[in-house]
Amino acid sequence: MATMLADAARACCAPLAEVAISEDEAEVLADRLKALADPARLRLVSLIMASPGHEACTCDLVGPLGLSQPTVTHHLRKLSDAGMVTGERRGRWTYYRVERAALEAIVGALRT
Amino acid sequence: MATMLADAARACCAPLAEVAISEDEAEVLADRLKALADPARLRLVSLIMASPGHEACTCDLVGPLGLSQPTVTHHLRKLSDAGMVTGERRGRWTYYRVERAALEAIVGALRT
DNA sequence: GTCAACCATTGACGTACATCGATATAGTGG
DNA sequence: CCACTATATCGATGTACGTCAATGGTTGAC
Repeated sequence: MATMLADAARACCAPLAEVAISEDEAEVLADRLKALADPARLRLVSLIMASPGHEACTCDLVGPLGLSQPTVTHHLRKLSDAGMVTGERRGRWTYYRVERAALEAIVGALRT
Repeated sequence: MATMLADAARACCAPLAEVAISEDEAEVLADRLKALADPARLRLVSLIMASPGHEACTCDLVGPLGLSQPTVTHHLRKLSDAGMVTGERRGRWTYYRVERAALEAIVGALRT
């Protein structure tokens, strides 16, 4: 599990602008971008980061997003699979945090 | 006023980390990220930027990408619609360039 | 004018995805 | 043990997307 998080946070690719990236690098970077390339998931990431303590449970996100709870859980799982957020169960609630290192890895690859 | 519109076209959104972005902002940013969130299109952007003069025609890209010419044209059109590249017809060839400002706008929104 | 090269469009096909309602699982408090 | 809440999973459905073969349009050379 810790290795998965480390992988997600690690910079995947050489900066696009410097040299043509490989097929494998493009595959990895595209998967991460796909996780972010959805309005609901962008708002989730933004809502979580703007929440007190930079974390939020699913119940805090369903209302502001205006989507059903299963759909919100679905999107949180997509983000989690891509390493963009991490969820931690505390009692009845699952609190999610944004993996800033993963965001920075994307920024690093796109930076010109 | 024109300045505001130009700015809006380049930097679409407030940084995700600072405040929860609106539905509209998420929509715009997601569209741009979707344009990049594909291995073929990431490689296209990278190949174009790494080409001499930072530009390339379709014929230069079909081979390295390993996809059919219609598929490459399709991806270039997606990137063009999203404002990530611009194509200019010169004789028989269409030369594409990467809009670095558009890339930077994405980086600015994701930057933490 | 004819021909070849380059690029774009169309149609078709299979796959992936966003969304929801219904349902299942897990934890809390009585 | 039971009711209640929070979260996750499942099944279904409509839509969007990536890809190619075939075709059409435009340009430059002969």
